[in-house]
Amino acid sequence: MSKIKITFPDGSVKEFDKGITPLAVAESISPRLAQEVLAATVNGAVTDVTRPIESDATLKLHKWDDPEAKHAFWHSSSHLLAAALEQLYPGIKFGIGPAIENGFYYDVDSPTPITEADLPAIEAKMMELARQDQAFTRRDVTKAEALKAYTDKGDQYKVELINDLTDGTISFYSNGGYTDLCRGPHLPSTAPIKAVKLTSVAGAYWRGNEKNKMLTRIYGITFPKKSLLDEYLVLLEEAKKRDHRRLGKELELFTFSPRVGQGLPLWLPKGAALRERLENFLKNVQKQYGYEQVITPHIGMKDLYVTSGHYAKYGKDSFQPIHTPDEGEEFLLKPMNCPHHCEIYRSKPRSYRDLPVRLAEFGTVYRYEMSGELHGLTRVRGFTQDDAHLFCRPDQLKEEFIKVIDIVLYIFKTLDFREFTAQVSLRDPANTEKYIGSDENWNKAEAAIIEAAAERGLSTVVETGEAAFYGPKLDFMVRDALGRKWQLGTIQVDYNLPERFDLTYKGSDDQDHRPVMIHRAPFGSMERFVAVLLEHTGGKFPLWLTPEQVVVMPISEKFNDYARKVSKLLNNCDIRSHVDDRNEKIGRKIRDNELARIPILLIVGEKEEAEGTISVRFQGEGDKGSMTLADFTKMVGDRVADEIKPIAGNI
RNA sequence: GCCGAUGUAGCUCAGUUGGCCAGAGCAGCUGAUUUGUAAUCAGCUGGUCGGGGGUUCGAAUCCCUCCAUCGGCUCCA
Repeated sequence: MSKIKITFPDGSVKEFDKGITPLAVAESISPRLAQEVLAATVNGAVTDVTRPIESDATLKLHKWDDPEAKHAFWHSSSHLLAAALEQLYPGIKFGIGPAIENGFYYDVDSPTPITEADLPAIEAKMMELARQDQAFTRRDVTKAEALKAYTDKGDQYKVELINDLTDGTISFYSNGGYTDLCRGPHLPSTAPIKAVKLTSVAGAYWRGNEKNKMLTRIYGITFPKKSLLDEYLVLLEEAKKRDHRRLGKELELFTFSPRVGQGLPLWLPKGAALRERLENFLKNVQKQYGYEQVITPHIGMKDLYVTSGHYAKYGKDSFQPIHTPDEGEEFLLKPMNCPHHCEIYRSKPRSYRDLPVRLAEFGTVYRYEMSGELHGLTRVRGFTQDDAHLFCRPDQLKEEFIKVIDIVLYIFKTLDFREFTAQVSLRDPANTEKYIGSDENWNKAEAAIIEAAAERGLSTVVETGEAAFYGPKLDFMVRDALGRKWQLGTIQVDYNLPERFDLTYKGSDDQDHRPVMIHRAPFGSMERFVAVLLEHTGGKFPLWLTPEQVVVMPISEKFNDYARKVSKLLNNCDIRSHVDDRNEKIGRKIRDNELARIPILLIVGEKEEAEGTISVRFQGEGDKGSMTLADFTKMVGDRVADEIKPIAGNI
């Protein structure tokens, strides 16, 4: 038998018989490894551990902790789910069933409805099948064969999928009696699947198109050990405790009222205080970067948005025109601030010396989002953008864009957002009719974004087809407690609005020129940003930002006067404090204020009053002993200064 | 908007197959206590059981409808 050379990640090379499987290679290293190996990468491609290797190759074996292994594991689990469903729901048809970031799903068209109540029975069936140690076997067939198999079965979804595949070899995988069209790779058998949790059922349009039939999507996750599932479920519970909707209620930051309307948040005093501080922080940064604040009304003539092009694209997603009783004019609730800012730019002639003009506004806008889309503070119908529009000369575009990136990065750094994705959103070249503007301008704008991001060393992911209809953008995405992605900061280049509003500046050549526009919102919206900040911090905001910094807690009513005096002195030094003068024991006050996430608790009693001091406790850190008010205010000042570092470098 | 689920006091939840005036803990109020580093004790108040309609001798419980919320899909200027 001929031999082949296999190279391992550590650089070592070993000789094996031709046709050996990765699993057998693992077996030759150790039987224990063979049990743990779930997938393999051969010459850079992930494959089944049971596929023979026919020539010299590099080989990497994947255990559970590798994403490749999890993918194979969950992908196999979706087949296991399908196998269970086929037995429990005869006549069921299958769409697609991929592995996802945490688990897998399968889209099915069931003759009888499947609801959450049915999930335990399906889980039980999956475990029953898993224990049978069914091997996943691969069979390569021709397209014609594949089509016939599913046409005979009457499964129009798989037929449609196969029709879209390029000709050539198509693979089927079988486990037990269930066979599925699949590219693989899979586990050697169902045996490693030791724990199953089907997490939810949901509707999902076939092929993601809302004109298509809605299939039933069953989500699940599986593990090679029961304890891993338990850990995962605990993690989910913990994440739910950080949900901004829950924390917002607990900490009295915001609320909703069906009488006001869904998706229209009401900011409570503490939430408003928090938001105001965020706004002032950003205003201060923007001032240093040469922005000017403007204020514009909440409505505008419908024609304004027809001119901007927004009405044609988003008219139906706006709150419908407000009609005046007598004049017959139509107004729209402002869905974006750009047209108003363009009119401010137009309010006087501009010279090339004036540019860039940077107009900023915390602009409240209203969009008629579909009811099923609304989600806490992250997706609402009325929200405030930390908006600004920069009008610059073409030669200033890149520099201005870079400065905006700097602002976003400074803000993220100050608020300790370390994990974010910078996404370059470009237009879909195959679908140019979805966008307005010339190819030349699009190319220039896209190049400017990519260069600017590169210049600041941002590692970016590029998404084609994600651009706004008027221009490409750089989006900063972060995740919420449950791992869902949300767009926060956004920077967009726009050549179109300046044309539509006929914006000009006088150049040094005494000719009129067209400025380029940058739309940008580092927070994205105040609502979404506060939501994500809540989930990141678990409600424990940095000292500078938190609505209540200090609670002064007298030991008994006898010391209420001293406590009030302390609180007043602190407030005079711009430290936000109040007195907890409830008739409760000190232990109770500590507990309640810790749970309310007050960062600093001060305790005052006989000793403190006599000495003119205070006893200090930091949130989660316990007793820090006593100190004078002067020392305390200095310490708070130092802590805040440490949280908000000045902007580095030249602006 | 679509698929599915949920909705009982300010909050978290009990309320068996429809059947006594709908319950508890926390919060709130009143009183007692005057407290030293994560829950002092007692009493009291509080609910058109999401809204409306229907079935029934009788509905928190069954049906219809509307509203809101949750998980997804789709969408996101």
